[in-house]
Amino acid sequence: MARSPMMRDRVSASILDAAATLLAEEGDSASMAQIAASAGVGRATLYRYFPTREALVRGLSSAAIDDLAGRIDAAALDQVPVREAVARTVRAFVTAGATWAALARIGREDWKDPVDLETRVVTPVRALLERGVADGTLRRDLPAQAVVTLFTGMLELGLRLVLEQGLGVEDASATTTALFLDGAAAQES
Amino acid sequence: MARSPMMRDRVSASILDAAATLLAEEGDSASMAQIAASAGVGRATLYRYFPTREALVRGLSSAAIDDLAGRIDAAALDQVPVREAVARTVRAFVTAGATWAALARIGREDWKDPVDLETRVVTPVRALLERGVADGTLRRDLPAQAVVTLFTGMLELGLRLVLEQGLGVEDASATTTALFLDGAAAQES
Amino acid sequence: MARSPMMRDRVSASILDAAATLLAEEGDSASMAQIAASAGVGRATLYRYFPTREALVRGLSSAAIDDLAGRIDAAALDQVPVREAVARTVRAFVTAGATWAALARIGREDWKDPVDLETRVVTPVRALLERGVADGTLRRDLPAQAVVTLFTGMLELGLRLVLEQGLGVEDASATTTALFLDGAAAQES
Amino acid sequence: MARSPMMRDRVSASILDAAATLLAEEGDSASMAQIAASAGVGRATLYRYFPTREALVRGLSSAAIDDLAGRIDAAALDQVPVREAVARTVRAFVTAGATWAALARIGREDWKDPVDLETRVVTPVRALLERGVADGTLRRDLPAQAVVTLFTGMLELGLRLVLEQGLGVEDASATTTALFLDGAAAQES
DNA sequence: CAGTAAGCGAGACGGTACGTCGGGTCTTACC
DNA sequence: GGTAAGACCCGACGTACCGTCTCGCTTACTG
Repeated sequence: MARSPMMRDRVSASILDAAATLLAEEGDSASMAQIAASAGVGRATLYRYFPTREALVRGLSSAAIDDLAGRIDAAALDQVPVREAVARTVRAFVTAGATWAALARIGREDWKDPVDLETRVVTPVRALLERGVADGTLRRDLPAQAVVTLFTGMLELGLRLVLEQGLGVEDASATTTALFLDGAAAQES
Repeated sequence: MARSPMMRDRVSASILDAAATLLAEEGDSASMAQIAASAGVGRATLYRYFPTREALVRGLSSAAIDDLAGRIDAAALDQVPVREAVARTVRAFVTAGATWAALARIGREDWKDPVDLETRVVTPVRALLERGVADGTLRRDLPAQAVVTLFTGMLELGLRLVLEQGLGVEDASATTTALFLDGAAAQES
Repeated sequence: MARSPMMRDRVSASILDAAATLLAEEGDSASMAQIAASAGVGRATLYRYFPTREALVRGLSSAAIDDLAGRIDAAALDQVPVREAVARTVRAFVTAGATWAALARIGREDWKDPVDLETRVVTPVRALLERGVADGTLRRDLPAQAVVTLFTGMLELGLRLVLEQGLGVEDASATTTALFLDGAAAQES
Repeated sequence: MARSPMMRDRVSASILDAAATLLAEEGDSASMAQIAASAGVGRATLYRYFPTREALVRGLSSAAIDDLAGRIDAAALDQVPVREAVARTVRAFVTAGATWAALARIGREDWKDPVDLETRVVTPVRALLERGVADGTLRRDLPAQAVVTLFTGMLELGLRLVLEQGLGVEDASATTTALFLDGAAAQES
């Protein structure tokens, strides 16, 4: 059936859109019925695409991770100096995150698809940080895994600057990048 | 009734304990009935103390903030050099946070009592950072509000190092402090 | 709890009443929600009393059989001549049945609680017919079990005369009794 | 298309067969999908032939009534004595009914096509009973309409003897006929 | 020391969301 | 042009949880 794949994607997309909007607005209290209605689709159809509320959130998360992974790929992190690559990473996350604000309103563990996120986002970031350590751009006296965690966490903080404080994407990214790279302490020239 | 106040506190405490444990274990899916049972208390009594699930979470949050505020007071932030005060703040939060892991599993906006947290925790932190800027310890080229947000966010990240990666409290605090103050970039000689 | 048993009965009765009315009116298409609403009770409460639609119908059936068994007991079938006892049985069934018209609109096998109906209604009827055969009032050339089945079936037919044809209870009973006892053929002088 | 009419009948027949079997086995809980599958036909096709579940049941009923009407016609009721004609009617119904056991498991009002049944079955029966009254074979002291209802009802009871008690068709018919004509009371010679 | 008022457990209740399922309508591809 | 496949909407079903309520009991203060 030719229409199947296309239609499936269209419907799926409109459901994800509606879900993203509603969940961002009303948080976890948005009901499946509301989401279905807001997607212009029957409740049964919603369940056909995402058999569970949790599956829907995972779908949202998958889309977000796809989006983010695309931006990170496009950033060509391994072809620019480490400091620039870090800046691009922050900018990519903050920009993407603004699109998927819904996920910021939902519990942490729920949506982090452990596989996708790890392989498609964390891995390049880890590689970037390792390259930085290797070429002497980044300090080597901090535990690597902890730095990865802190950096990915700071990506969310940069997003929070935009969502909760109304900072511009560029300002938020720049500040976050600056803090991560050089810290808050005044440089003792 | 003389026993009232004491009893109220005892019961309230055991409810909060049970809630903290259960919510930390099972997240948002723990039901009020489970919490009541696990506190050795009738469901009705639970509702007498916390008329709403949200009120219960707020109670948890209040206790956590009390705890944290106590530690911050005890840290005498304004009587030690800024760098040391920052380290103490991180350590205080990470230490306290481990006790209140439950709150880390629940959505952001739910539990942040906007008043208490702001006045008792954020204010001293803001003061500390302002002092740092004023005395030249901290850089002045970053937007103050954003730095406050990033720093408080990094406190949570430090906690995450402990909860999710099994890092020790001291290591997590040290790494977080180092990253916040001096950044990840290698110092240029 | 003193109120429990009484209240349970009151609520249960009002649910059964509402169910009887609605099912008699609209047949199987009446929804559980409608029944609950019409009983002045929440849907959840309805399910607390009758965990399944089928259980509700069984409850209806139980009440109907109780009712009918009471009337049959009151008829003292074994203390009057067989012909009179047959007449009383028919009258009892037709009278009771009019109260439980709902069950006439629902599938046969669903509601016939095989135990209660058999022991409390069919047994006395069988005894009555056997007595009739023994004392020479009833013919002995027909298979006993078949006669029991035909008689109990004719009870339903007598009820049908009332429900579907608007015959009076007395007329319907008399005609049914007459047909069962003496048949439709003219007595040969 | 020349093959249409034939095909329509073939498909229609296989659907009716499947429906009769399934409904007889599982009662009202058989789903349209099951019936379609069991007829080796797509669900959509089933709906093309019988746009509604109710229409399908009516179709079943129509076929049953056709069958029954054929047998009644063949019985030449008006050309034999009344008692014999009654016996033939009972035998016709019981024989036909065994083929359409499905309908015995479904609610009364659903399948009785008011037109067909009335004109093709009840009318001859009524005529037969009226003839009996007119020629003195049947008693005249019972309300005619009620006797018709009771007699048609007893036809179903005779069928029930076969379906539920395993009686042979001949025995069941004979007993039912005997009971209807001469009653259960011993003849007072 | 007996009476009493408060807090407690137990649990029924109305309401609402969830996930499942069947009915009936429709479109698309195949033959 | 009719058939099979199957997506879609609608609404009922049965389950679970929330927050409210009313009981009857215990318990610790009070006259």
